[in-house]
Amino acid sequence: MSDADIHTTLSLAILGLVSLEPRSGYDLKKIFSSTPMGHFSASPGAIYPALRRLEERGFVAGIVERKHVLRPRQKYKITEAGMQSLRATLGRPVTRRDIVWHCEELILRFAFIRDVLGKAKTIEFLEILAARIEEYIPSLRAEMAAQRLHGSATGAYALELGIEKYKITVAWAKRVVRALNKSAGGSSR
Amino acid sequence: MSDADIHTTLSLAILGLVSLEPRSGYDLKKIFSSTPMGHFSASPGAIYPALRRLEERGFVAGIVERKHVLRPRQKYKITEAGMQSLRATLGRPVTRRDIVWHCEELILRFAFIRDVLGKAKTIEFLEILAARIEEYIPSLRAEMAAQRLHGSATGAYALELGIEKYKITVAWAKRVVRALNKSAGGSSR
DNA sequence: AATTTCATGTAACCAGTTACATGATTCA
DNA sequence: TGAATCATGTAACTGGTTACATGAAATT
Repeated sequence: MSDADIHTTLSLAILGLVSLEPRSGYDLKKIFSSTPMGHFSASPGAIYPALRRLEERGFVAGIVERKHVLRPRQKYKITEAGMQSLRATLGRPVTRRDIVWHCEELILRFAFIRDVLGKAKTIEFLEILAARIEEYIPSLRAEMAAQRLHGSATGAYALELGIEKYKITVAWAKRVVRALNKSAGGSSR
Repeated sequence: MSDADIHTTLSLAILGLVSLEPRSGYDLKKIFSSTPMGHFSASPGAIYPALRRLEERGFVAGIVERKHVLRPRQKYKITEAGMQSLRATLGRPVTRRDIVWHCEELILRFAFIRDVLGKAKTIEFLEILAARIEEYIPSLRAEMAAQRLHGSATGAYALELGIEKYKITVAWAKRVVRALNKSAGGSSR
């Protein structure tokens, strides 16, 4: 249950990708370096240690190819414990804190939620996301109206862009909900 | 000149805020904890060390209030070297790399650019920003068309949101350019 | 055989997080 | 005078960055 917040953005991305199909460190590297999946570093110094940590926690397991060789290649697959942790993380309620400070991570969660938790949970996620943003927007408008811009001449414009991004996110979420409702099939698991 | 890329997002935010008016660590903490200025941590463990580093580099200088006391309070003001570094950072050309991976930082740069570099440079910044994004969007569409979504069922939707956010950023940039052109005044320095 | 690309790793460094500690000030 | 709040700090930990090193496979 507190499995939910033990992942960094990178480890969540790795776990999600590995849950879809087994991948090697290099596979992940390629995905991260070829846009636009994540704003992650494709540096081996991040990916391999992260894989190692996931393995130590029992969330992924390496399938060694070509044994008895100095440097074996591995594809990692997700374990049942890893799936549990992923489900817990993706299913965590969307909070205001997420909306304000972890918007990127919310989209990352969305990218995997359908495959891991199924259609109904995906729709629920998007509906709550939209609702939370709609609750939050008025406080941003108030901020702008109050001119609490800390002395920046163009702060209001920056804030305006932020608000607009939230607004299109709401519209997008509602549109995706409609599309999912029309589409066939429940959980893909 | 390689003053330009020595700042983390946090140190850039601090330097920018301090350039507008002298502030204490606690002032910054309040700004970061009261949304929406940045997705920064308001933790003292980040702010005070960052201020210390900026001071060591000679970019800010502390004005000690109430001397001869065990724990003096300080407001930091920006130095000439700090202004130079800020100008270099804000004036750095907008690259594709910035567009793809450091969008948040671009908005942060925008928030301070008018006050530091003046109206003409602000307009230039926004025009280049818009142009770079417009160059980039087609490759995202291609990515979507090519279905290189790494096996995620809803990856295309996530990508779609990304594209829409870029599109409204372009529209916003163009609108702000028009507004700035109408408004009076050049550099505010 | 040599070069390029695929593929995995490590070590030093650095900045942010969390949690804790403590000094000043204000106000009931 | 005691409590709350303002304000500054530190120490241990963690994870990402950069730069480097090297092993295997494919290509020429």
